[in-house]
Order: sequence, then C-alpha cells, then structure tokens
Amino acid sequence: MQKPAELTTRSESPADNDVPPGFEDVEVNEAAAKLSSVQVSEAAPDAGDEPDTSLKTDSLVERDTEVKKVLADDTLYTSAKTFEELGLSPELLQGLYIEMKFERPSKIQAETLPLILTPPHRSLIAQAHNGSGKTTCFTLAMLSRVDPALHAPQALCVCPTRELVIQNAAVLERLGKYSGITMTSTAAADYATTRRARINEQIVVGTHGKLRDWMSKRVLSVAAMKVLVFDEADEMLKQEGFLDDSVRMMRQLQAANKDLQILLFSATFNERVKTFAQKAVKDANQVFVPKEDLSLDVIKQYRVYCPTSADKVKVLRDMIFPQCERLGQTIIFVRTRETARDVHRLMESEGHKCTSIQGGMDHTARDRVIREFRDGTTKILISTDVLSRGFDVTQVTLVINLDLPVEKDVRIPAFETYLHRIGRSGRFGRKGVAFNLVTGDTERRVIDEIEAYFKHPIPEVPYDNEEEFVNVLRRAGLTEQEA
DNA sequence: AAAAAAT
Repeated sequence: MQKPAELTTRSESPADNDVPPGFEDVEVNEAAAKLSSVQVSEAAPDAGDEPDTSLKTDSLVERDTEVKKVLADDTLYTSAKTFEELGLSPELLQGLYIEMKFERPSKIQAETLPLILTPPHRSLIAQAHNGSGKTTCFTLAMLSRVDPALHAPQALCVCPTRELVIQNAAVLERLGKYSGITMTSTAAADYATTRRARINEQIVVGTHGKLRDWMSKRVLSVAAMKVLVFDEADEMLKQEGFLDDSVRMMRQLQAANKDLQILLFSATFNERVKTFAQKAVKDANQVFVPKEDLSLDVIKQYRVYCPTSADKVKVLRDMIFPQCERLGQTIIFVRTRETARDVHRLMESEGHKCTSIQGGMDHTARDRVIREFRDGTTKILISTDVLSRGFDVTQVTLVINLDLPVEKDVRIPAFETYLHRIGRSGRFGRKGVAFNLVTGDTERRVIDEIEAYFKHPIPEVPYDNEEEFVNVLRRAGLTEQEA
C-alpha cells in the first residue's frame, strides 16, 4: 500500500498549491500554507518510524484516505470518532443508531461533519468516494441545523434527477424519524397545483425545474433558508448542464440570508468545476481526494473488444443474461434513450427478462421500474445516464458499459461519468465488476484515455469466450453468491 | 442524434 515516504512526498506536492487563476489568491495561499505546515509536523514522526497515535487525529495521515483539506480560517476542527462528539440531538442519534444501524462516523463523515456543524457554519466543498456515506453527511447537516420550532423551509437539497430526489428524501425521512422535523420533495407532491398554501416543511429536496417553479409562484419561501445543499455538485455546476439554474438558486437564497451555508458534495470535481465552485462559494472549507485514489480497487474493471455493435448485443445475450440469476443485479448503461428502449425490446423479444429506464419515460413508469429493481423483481436494468450518479442499490455487483461514457462530442471521454457509473456496483465495500464493451477506433481511444486518466489498468477479456467470462466473474467473487 | 430538468 502507501509508504510513509510517499505520504510525505504527496503532502509537499505542488498540486497542493495549484491556486486557480482569478480566485482570491491571498486566502487560498494562506490556507495552503497552513495546510502544509500541519502536514509537515504530522509527517515528521514517520521518519523515525515511531508510532505516535496521539497525533494521528487527522485523516491526512491515514493510509486509505488521501484527503486534502483546505480551511478558510483558523477555526480549530477535530475529526469525530463518534457521533456523540458532534453534539447531535438525542433524536438524531436514535435515527443513526436505531433506524440506520450506524455505529460510528465513516471517514468522510468524521472529517466533514465538524466542519459543517461548528460555528460559524462555513460553506463546504467536499469530495468523497462513491458509497462512502456522503448522503448521511449532508442529511445530518440539514437535520441538525434546522430549528424544529420554526415551521418554514430552512434547508434545501438540490439533485440532478428525480430518482436521486426520491432516494435522498427517503434517507432524510429515516435519519430524521425521531426528530419530528418535517420534509417534502418535488417528487412527492405538486404544491403548485394541489394546494395554494406555502410549504411549511422544514427541509425540501428537489430537482431544479420544479423548485424554480415553486419559488417563482411563492409556494416555496426562501426567507428562512439556512442551508443549501447541492448533491452531485459538479454535475449541478457543469457549464452545459444545470449551471445557470444552480447559480440563480444560490443568489436567490443568499439574497435572503447572507450567512447561507452552501454545501457542495460529489465524488468527482474536475479542475474546471472545482475552480468554478471555489469562485462561486466564497470562504468555503474544502476537502478533496486526488483522482488517482478515486478509481475504487474493489471494482474490477475490464474491456471487451467487440468487432461490431451487433457483437456487443451478442455479449449481453451469450455472456451476461445467462449468468444473471447467479449474479446479484446488473445495470447496463447506454448513451441514448433510443438505445435503452431498443436494447430492452430486443432482449425481451428473445425471452430475456429485463427493464429499462430513461428520462423520456413518464414518472409513474420510472417509479415502477425503480421499485421493481430495488425489490429484486428485475435483475437486469438498462439505463441512460439518468442513473449514473448516486443511485444506490446494494445488490448491484455488475455494471456493463454497452456504450462508453462520452461527452456530447462522442470522441471525448466523460471521465467523471465513468467513475460514477462503475460506482453503482461495489456499494459499501461489496464486490463489483465493470465490463466496458468497445467497438471501433473512437471507443478504443476513449477507453485508453479513461485508463490513463485514472491510472488504473483495464485489462482485456475476449468477447467470444464464455469460459473466460465466467472465470472473470468467479475470480471477482460474483458467482459465489446464489440468488 | 446526449442526458438530465418545468409547464
């Protein structure tokens, strides 16, 4: 694993000082200087090979969490080893222990919760691995900061998809079960048409479109908002995506409350989005993970060269579907809505049971597909990138990229999307395998670039050798578990 | 011919 020497090297690497142009240089440089001084003093004992556990309260010295913290001021934060240390209410502790069955904070929770919950409640830009418990972080943050006596919306969580809204609302509901705190979501109700009164619920989860509608109709008041969370924040701040809506949302809430706490959470922040986020959210604390450390080792990744796209379907038919009863659950990602529909129809016509989901379907159909997949009725789900981020089904062990993740210009790899897609498997330390089906020179280049970007090998498996396929699945430990 | 998101 990681040698102490490498830790020291990393802590002094120039990457720590890569202040984005146009950003408030002074503050960041001060913070960076503070950061490196912390690291040097903590790295020093390693040189003598003398274990000094008393100093190792910071995750910076932990081997498997190479986080880089940049603090906005001198406030002293101690990472939390227990939930009790966080000063959470007894009701929230009950939610954690009884309802969620959590015992202690995960690493990202231990690091970020003190940053979020300690006055002056600074904003936070936080990067955390897929399945490392970041939903719990921002959910706890919202629940802790709400005033239960005030019956008005005080925390808002914005998500990129309806499915994520539903999922986050469910976590919120469970964690807040004993708190008496009220909540609603854009997927649960249509206030604009069904009721004229204002939203009284204390926490609101939603997608942009409907939130904007509610706010413009004054159904959702921003007057008492204290916390604004962006889940999948890099996606929410992407130039050609939700950027405009997200910025407008921030301005609107900040206009009502200049002390608004903004929390940006994602597993990925590329340099461009990171730079923008740092400019958009002033004086934020920051927690980042280098991209090389993000490609989770628990997920075995392979490439499968297929001569034609018909051979891709052949791989599904001959290798994947016959194994699916032994495999837990599988998500097959495709690039377009049309492909999702077509592949679904084709496989069904051949007698293979599966479902598909894409943004063109109506809400009730989407909800039904998700429900059936969650309860295990369906083993194989074909999906566009609507589910690439955040979707959490523990039983998913296999991810197939039938189309590689690419940008609008299909020659350009969508690196972040790749990481999010394969992260749908291997949830919470379970096993996971990802097969990338590759046809043609463009996709060949794309998978090579993805491999190089994350510095993580993606070895080849032949497309027409069933025995080899089964071996790969067995070696990964996927076929041991009987359905 | 990209997906995602309002009416």
